[in-house]
Amino acid sequence: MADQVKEAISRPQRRRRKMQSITMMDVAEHAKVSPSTVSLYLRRPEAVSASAGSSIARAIDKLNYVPNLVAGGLAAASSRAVSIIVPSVRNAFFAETVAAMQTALRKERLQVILGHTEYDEKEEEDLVRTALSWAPAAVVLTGLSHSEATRKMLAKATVPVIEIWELGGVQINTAIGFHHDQVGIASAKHLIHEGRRNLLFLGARMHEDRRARQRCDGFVSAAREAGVKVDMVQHPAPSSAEVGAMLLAEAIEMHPDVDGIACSNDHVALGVLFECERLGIAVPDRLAVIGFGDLSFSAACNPSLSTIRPSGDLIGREAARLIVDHMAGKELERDTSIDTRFTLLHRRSS
Amino acid sequence: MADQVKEAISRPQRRRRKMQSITMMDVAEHAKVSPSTVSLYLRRPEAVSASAGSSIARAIDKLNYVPNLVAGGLAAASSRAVSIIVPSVRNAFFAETVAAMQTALRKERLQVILGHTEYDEKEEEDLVRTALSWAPAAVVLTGLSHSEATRKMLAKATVPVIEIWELGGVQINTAIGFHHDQVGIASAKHLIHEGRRNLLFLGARMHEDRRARQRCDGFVSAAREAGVKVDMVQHPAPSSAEVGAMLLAEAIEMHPDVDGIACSNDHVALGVLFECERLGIAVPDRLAVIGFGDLSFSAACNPSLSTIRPSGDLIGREAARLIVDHMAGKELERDTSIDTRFTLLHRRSS
DNA sequence: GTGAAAGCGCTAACAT
DNA sequence: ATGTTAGCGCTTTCAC
Repeated sequence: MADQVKEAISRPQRRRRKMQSITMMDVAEHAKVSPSTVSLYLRRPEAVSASAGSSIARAIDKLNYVPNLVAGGLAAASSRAVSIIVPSVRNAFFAETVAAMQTALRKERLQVILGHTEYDEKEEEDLVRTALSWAPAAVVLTGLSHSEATRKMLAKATVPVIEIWELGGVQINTAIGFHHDQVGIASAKHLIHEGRRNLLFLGARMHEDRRARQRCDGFVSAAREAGVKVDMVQHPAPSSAEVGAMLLAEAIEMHPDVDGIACSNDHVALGVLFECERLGIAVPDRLAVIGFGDLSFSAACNPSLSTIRPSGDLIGREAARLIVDHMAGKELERDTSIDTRFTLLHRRSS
Repeated sequence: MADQVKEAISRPQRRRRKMQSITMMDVAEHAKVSPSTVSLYLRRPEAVSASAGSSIARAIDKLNYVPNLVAGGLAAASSRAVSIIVPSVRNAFFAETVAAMQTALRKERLQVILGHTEYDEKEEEDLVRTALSWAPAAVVLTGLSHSEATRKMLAKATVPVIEIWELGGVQINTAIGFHHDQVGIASAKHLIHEGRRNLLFLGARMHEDRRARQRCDGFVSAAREAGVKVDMVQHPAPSSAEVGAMLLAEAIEMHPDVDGIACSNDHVALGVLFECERLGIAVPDRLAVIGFGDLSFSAACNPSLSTIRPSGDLIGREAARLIVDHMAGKELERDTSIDTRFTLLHRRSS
């Protein structure tokens, strides 16, 4: 009895608390169908009759209806957001992938939520935690090395996880990228093939950048295997042409007879080219140089920079494809990996 | 009567449809308080008694509770997401700002939702539409020029809007950035001060990049005002060292007597430096060069590149600050703008 | 300071 | 093909 009274009183009060926004109900009313039909139309237009469809379309247009994805996400227990976690978009490699992925996901009306680890596993862990609280359609991580806690969280959540930019380790489920040690091997083989017998790897920030380290390791072991002299010089600062210049100076001092250099990436290689010019070291005659990344300036350098081009955008597109497929119902096969390869660009510097 | 029966039947069926996840209710039960107290604790810990607070904290810890931000966003009609829309993170300038903003917002547990316009107003419009359907805490747009529809949507939504990387036009509300024409003016004055009397502006993609055009316009008008010869050469492709090299070749052909060049950015300037080297043009003796951006390689070039450094990270940090302040209740003053300035770096190339 | 209750706008069973 | 219904997990009045 008391309940009935309460209901009678409270029901008509149903005031909208926030700003008057147009909801699916308004569209339904306008189109003279039920809200669920509108919902269905929005998600699978082909499942609705042509007449209902067109009147819904008209109502949406007229009312300028914008669906509330937050509400949708809550109801469906999964939002149309994909969380992408990279070391930093300041890094051109990851910027490329993020951009490609955003463009591809956008077409499926999926949003990109971005996070930066700054090469910190603990930070990554926090980012994953927050990411999960958005009930994302997928989580994309960079690399294969994560904290135990991160793995646990991801395992407990039932969200698909894709790891990018690294292959060859223990993966959570799906990985898209390439083998960085193979990059190093390819560089070494290339230099050796060009007749170089005194090799050096110049690396920046290798204590944090695991993938740079893998390239270095591949390089060194391939050189050793070929019975060629090889060493490595590194600097803890992030990659930059300045670090490259410093490293070259140091390298020449320590190894005056070096005749082939591979760099952890093209930023470093660019610095090497500049410093060679300053020191009067002829490239490639006395010293061959190869980088990694094929950055915007690499082809235009003087001499043009030999380098290895990873396919950052392909990684992004493939990741997007997998996510879209998964949302369409296709299961991700367990433990698959997609090798996006890389290309060695033989230019003037080697 | 019938209703009562129905209720009696349906109530106990309350099955969880999706994966068993720990909710605020579980935490409440565990801590022996009501859900609303948990909610309050999460948002304003100081408003909850110490004893309740600590037992809630313990429960959260024990259960490993992760709040569902989607549900929170729906209930509060505003999510802890900030939509950032830039031309592309492939562009180092915007990558810098996005990274800085993400880092700053992260500390306040705000998420970044990223969108790329690729310099397309129509695309921006779509991105804003989708962005709004997330009920974001704020929307950040690049530049001051947007479609009418974009403006209308943004006006209707009550979300705070911040425009970045451009000052000096009609703004929606708050703008953070600097005056690009002043960059052009500063470059021209600098070259003139260095004794140059035959100036040229080399620009890439200026039909799409409004801000590059503003820099160009400022440059040209400042030179004219000073009574100095000036012209402009452009190429529709996106900025790159290759385009820079091409533009320089073209420039020298059309204006053999040019002695001072400003470039739409450092990518182009780098190409100019390389091409000068190839053509045997002495920099800065015969030709002074200044760029824009102070990119990673600019200081290490040979000769080091004079350039103008915008503060992309400051723009990001300021935007984040405003958003955080706004969420704390501080109103955004209407029509304010924050000038983050720029710095001219006089190096060896001029 | 704490709790009860009423939604936020949508999706997804299920029934028709 | 369409409608009915019951939540999704949280925030937010409003009483106490």
